[in-house]
Amino acid sequence: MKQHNSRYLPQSSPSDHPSFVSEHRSAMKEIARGQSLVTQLRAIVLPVLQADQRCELVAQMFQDILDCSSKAITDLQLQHQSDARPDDALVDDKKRVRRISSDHGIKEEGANANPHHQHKRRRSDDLVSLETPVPHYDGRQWRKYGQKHINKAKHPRSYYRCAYSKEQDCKATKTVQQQDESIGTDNPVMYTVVYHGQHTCKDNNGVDSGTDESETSTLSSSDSRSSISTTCTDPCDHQTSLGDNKLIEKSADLVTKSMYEPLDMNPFAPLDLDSWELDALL
DNA sequence: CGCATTTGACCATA
DNA sequence: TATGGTCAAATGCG
Repeated sequence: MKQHNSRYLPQSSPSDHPSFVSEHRSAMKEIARGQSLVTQLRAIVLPVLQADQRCELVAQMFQDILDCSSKAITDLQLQHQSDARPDDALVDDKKRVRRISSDHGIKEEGANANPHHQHKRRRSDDLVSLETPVPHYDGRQWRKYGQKHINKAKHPRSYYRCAYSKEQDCKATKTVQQQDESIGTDNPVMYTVVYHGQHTCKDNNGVDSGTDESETSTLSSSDSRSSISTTCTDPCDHQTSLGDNKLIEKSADLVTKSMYEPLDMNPFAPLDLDSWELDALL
């Protein structure tokens, strides 16, 4: 789980070969690129298939493909990690201790725990990043829990966690950030989406990919309405004034909502997202 | 009124 | 110390 950056590579390790490391990196990069392409392809194909009874199957297959590549990346990372870090404890001892103790801090029933939980910076393990014009069309339901302006980035980064994080203790999170370029009006706005952790939940749209831990159960009927709205607040551009921002986000909300509902809520519902999708992708 | 989102503050990490 | 990730009160919407 814990993984370390290449800076922790031991000086004399055989894996220290620059070519070895860069091959690893480029392999992961290629897989991530494949994921991005599959995601985009899914955004095109699923809407077209919405009336087809195989839609669900196709969605499942897309998800399986994405899961495969996620697993491949994880394996590569683990391999890289074990190569690069024969003795973790020697390298990162103090930080490790602190990290572990703080990990206990949150889990332990808050008896005397600090009222403020730890906010640790995420490590680079167990993450998958991809670039896509459709950052939210991933078949999952997310809930936004934060937004932050990132240093040297034009656009804020939005933080999402699985909509079932509470009910099912799903640890999956993702961040979405619009890429800087935004040059012309004709080329699609691209987003960098970074997924952290694996879904352990079962979402209720039938397209589950999570490593089901058999602890699913009891979907609280409290969200029978459209509450777990998908994460559509793309912070479009300039956050000049608050009012402006909200207007923009609301309009984005409309667009994206009509776009996600078919997959998230009802795969077979009529939809009108083709134009938007194609606009975004072409 | 209940819910999701927004947003500033807090805190861990590099 | 700067930066990034998370929390939780405030806000607004349905």
